[in-house]
Amino acid sequence: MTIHLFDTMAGATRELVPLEPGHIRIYTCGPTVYGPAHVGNFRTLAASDLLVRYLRYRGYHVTWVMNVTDIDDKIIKRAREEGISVGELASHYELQFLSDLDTIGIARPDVMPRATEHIPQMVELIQKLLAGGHAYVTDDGSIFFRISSWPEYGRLARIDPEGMRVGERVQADEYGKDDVRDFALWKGPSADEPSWDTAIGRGRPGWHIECSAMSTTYLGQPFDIHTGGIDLVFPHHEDEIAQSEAATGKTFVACWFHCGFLQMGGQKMAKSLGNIASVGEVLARGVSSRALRLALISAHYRTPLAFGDESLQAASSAVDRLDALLGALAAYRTDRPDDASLPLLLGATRAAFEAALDDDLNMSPALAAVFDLVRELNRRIDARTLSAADAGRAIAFIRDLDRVLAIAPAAEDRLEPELQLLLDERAAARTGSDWAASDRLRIVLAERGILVEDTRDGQRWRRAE
RNA sequence: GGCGACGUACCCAAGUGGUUAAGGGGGAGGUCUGCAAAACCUCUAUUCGGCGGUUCGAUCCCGCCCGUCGCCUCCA
Repeated sequence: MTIHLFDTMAGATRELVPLEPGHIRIYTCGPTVYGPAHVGNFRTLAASDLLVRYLRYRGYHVTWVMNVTDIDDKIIKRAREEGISVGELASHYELQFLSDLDTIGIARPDVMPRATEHIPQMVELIQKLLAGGHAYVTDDGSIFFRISSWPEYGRLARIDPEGMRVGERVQADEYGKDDVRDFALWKGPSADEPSWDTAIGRGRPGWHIECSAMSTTYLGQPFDIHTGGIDLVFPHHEDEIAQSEAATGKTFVACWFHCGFLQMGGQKMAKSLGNIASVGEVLARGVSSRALRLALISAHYRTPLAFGDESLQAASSAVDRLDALLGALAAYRTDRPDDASLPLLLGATRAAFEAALDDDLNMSPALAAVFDLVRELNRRIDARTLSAADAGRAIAFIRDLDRVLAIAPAAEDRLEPELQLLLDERAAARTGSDWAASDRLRIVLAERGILVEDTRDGQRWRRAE
């Protein structure tokens, strides 16, 4: 089987054929670091992470680049409001962003280029556009892309430039445009804004140009997959294509991967609607980070996904179920021969898991395969048909699939010595059928955040989250 | 107005032109168990927004209608 992905440009699901055999290059539109990102933002990043993880699981070498937009109108405005420098504000929220990525189990991209550190690359691209007649300079020193010079404009979003509805607002930096639909490549200098002295004059970059410049700097052109939220299709990605292809004459990206919205209250989660939740807020409500991750990846990435207390609760329960199984397998002790049918079960699970994810990362059936396995393994634990070695094989198998899912608990979790003493004390009490002491110690441990369960394999503990 | 997505049980959410319509959560009953928890078993959509059409047969294909959401403007 080969991996198939939906490509927005083609409007269809296609086989993923690496431009370079065995190597896949991916660029993801990252955060604008002017405030805390919300979990809707992270849904898209989690989908991109899932893509990267699955490709690696499948044996591909993946180079993943995600930009950090550390200069733009919103950052400047916010920094001014808070009375700090643009650099201070941006680095503060960049750190928070990285921390949130770790929390959700999103792998760190291989490269996270900052816009402000790639001004020369952007300038070079803009120079090519000017030379090719695709861009023009206005009186205030701004430079715009001339949409009329690029007949392909609108292909990704399936928009006819002639039919574009023109916005009501006219911003200061848009004065002087030849056509209202043209977009800024470079913004002329303003006294109270950061600016750079460059070969194309003093100023600062527009938004779209950074992604064109930084993606191809690190991944070349064309590269395999460009990911982002569905709302970036237009105009952001359309503009990236226009810039990159007009400047070089080469195809920009082979496959466009767009993630659907996270919805809260039946609507897109968005700052403007106010229906947002940050990672910190979700965790503060007592939801584990692994449950949050599962909630974000539990549906197919292109469909709208309902988010809220109910989805978080469901994800928490599902994670607990997985934890309970792993705990039971780890504690499992019995003296009997290997279960001859276990390899078949694991093989069938892997086949179903991979078939689902090969099909445009179809998570629902992939998770169904995992939870079918959970039930079947619990049955075999109850029936005592596994050998102790089988239990170890099952754990290793689940952890192998978890390279993609990243929802399983940390592998080696050792109890603190003083808590282990309490647990040992309780085991001794139970051997002597001292139920009162047993119950008391269970409560004491619970107060320390350790939930103890008694099984025929002895005591089993897990951390309350 | 233009373009697009979607409407499956109490909630979330897969899926297929005809076999038992996944899985998770929740609920009800049961088994096991010193208790608790976990786990397991049974039940919880004769039905897939509505109306027509194509077909031997449609939830799945086509048309219309209703409803929801999104993009066209910063936006994951």
